[in-house]
Amino acid sequence: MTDVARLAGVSPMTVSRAFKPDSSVSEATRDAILRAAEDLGYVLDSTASALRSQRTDFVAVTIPSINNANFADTIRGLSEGLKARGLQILLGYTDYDIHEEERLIGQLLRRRPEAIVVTGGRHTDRTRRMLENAGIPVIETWDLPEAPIGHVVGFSNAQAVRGMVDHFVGRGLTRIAFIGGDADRDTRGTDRRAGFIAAMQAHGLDATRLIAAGPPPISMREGAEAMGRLLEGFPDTQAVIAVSDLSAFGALTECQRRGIAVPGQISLAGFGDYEIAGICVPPLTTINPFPREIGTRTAELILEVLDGRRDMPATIAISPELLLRASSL
Amino acid sequence: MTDVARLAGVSPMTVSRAFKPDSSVSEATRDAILRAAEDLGYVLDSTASALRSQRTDFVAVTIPSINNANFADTIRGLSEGLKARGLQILLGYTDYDIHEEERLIGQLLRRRPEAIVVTGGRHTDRTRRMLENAGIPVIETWDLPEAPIGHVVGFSNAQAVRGMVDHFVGRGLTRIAFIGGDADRDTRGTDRRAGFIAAMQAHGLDATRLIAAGPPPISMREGAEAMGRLLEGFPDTQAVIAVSDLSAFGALTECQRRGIAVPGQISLAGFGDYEIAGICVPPLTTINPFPREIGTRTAELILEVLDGRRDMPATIAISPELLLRASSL
DNA sequence: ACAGCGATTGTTATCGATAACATAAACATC
DNA sequence: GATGTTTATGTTATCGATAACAATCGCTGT
Repeated sequence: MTDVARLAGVSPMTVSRAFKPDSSVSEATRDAILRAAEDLGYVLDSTASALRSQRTDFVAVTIPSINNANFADTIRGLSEGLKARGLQILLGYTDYDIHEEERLIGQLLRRRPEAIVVTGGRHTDRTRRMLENAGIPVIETWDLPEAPIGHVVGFSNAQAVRGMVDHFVGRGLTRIAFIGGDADRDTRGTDRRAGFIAAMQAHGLDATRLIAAGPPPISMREGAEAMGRLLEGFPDTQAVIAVSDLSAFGALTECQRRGIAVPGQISLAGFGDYEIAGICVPPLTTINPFPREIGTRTAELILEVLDGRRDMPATIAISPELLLRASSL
Repeated sequence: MTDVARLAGVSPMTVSRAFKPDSSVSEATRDAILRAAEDLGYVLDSTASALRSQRTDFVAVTIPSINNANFADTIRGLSEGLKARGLQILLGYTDYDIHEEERLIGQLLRRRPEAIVVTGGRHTDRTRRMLENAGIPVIETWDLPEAPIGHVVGFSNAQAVRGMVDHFVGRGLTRIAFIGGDADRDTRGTDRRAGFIAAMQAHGLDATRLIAAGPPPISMREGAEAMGRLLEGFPDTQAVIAVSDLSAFGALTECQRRGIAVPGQISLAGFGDYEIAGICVPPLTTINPFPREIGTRTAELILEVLDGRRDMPATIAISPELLLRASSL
């Protein structure tokens, strides 16, 4: 920066100002400085900048898996909303493991993010403590935790599945199975499964057709395998709800391989409104939890809180939408 | 850090050392320091650390889209390989736009990453200059650029598709179409399309069955629409190669909706070996470019170069594998 | 002509850690 | 027992920017 200053014939402070938009530098000086910087190949060092100004322009974000279109949509919404303010996302993934989450959040907090967004509402005690003491806005997403740490932008996974069960029961189906949600590492999965059981019991129906699909992430293949086991264990099943569209699609392919008509013999539904759910044959009934909106609402919330607004709602509830498609009609 | 030092009865320098693994601090002192830090809720400030030590422990990575299982796999391979050394990925996505890439890389370089990994080998002149002058290892991936900036870990998209064409021609098919690869923003897509055209011409075959699928990312839906247009424009088509498995699957669903047998009436193939290609009915012939391996090899390369090895190969070539499945048999 | 104001630029000290060097204690070697 | 070596810790200066304050300049209005 000193070199640039010398070349442009100004003080380093003026160079610093020239790199900040809407700071008071005359048009002519700024041009000269930016030209000098380009000539010298100078690149601002935001590490030093962050140290002095105590502003890193980072927002830390944790997601369970980077390879998941739902979470990717949330990241896109987030990143778009934050980009306007020059905030950069510092992304980490937890592999659906709250201990890995603890390690990761410890690492991320060292970078002094201005806010932190975590997926899910279940954490280790130490993680909770770290987040509470971080002194920055904390937003839990994709869930409605009972005891939020800071803000929440999410929905009840259990409740959403209840709506789905009601739909099937309303159509006269009673022998309904649930695929997945068995691994307690996947808290959203277990919530969905719990919602299924609660809803079935509320209707006085048997909620024992529970097929394990293994630890997350649950793939299409695992959905297919689970469907195979379901058909062997409970051949008279009328409807299947899977923990995600990916496993639901896997289940659908298993039906196709076995010559079982969907929805003729068995109705199918998933969760997440992934693209595949809308285009496969038949298209899958599913639930759209508006992943992108979770991201954009979270970004807006962060910007407001960073601007000092104290009256922001603690919880922003997203209302998932039940999408009825041919796989259950 | 001063507070922690006081509480533990040591100097700040010793506290600093206690937080670095394998630095010479006695077991007893380190325990006392870590306990004091935990009590005070102290979190190391890696911004200051980075400034003084000139080591940020960041590796910058750009990908076209965060919502793509292939690139996500590369990120996973990368991040796993780098984690062992305490290197954190600073991820950004370009939306398949080289001008957005320029902006993004400018931002990322301000953070002083220790290396930068970019997807693709086509950039703006200014991007090239920035990367050349960054003074850090530069790795271009998912491509084999003619004039690499630094290192390369990739493969020839055109060549890979040529293998696919040879396969179809070898089976006696001649009326072959290509879906996608029309938007020049998607350089890998255009390379695949170019490879298709070159291979068809090498066989003396007509390479005019080219169906546009629009700007990237090309969705399943766009694949389906393109298939619709293909069937209307060239009803006698025998085989279709799509720019990715996602569009290939979309095309497959369109065939299902129209009652066209795959592979009975039309053979289909995709690119990428996404999970769906292996499980849909029929499973899709595709090309596996080993996205994860691109990531792990890149990580190894970075570690070697950061360790000062000067004899690393400029280019690490990945050999994509042709996977023959029922959709083309 | 001169006080007063805003716009632009400069000066100094500082953010929080750690590299580099210095020192002290413990231990080994002959 | 004197000397060299290793291990553990302390001291000082510094990384590269910018916050906070100060100074200068041109202009306005009376």
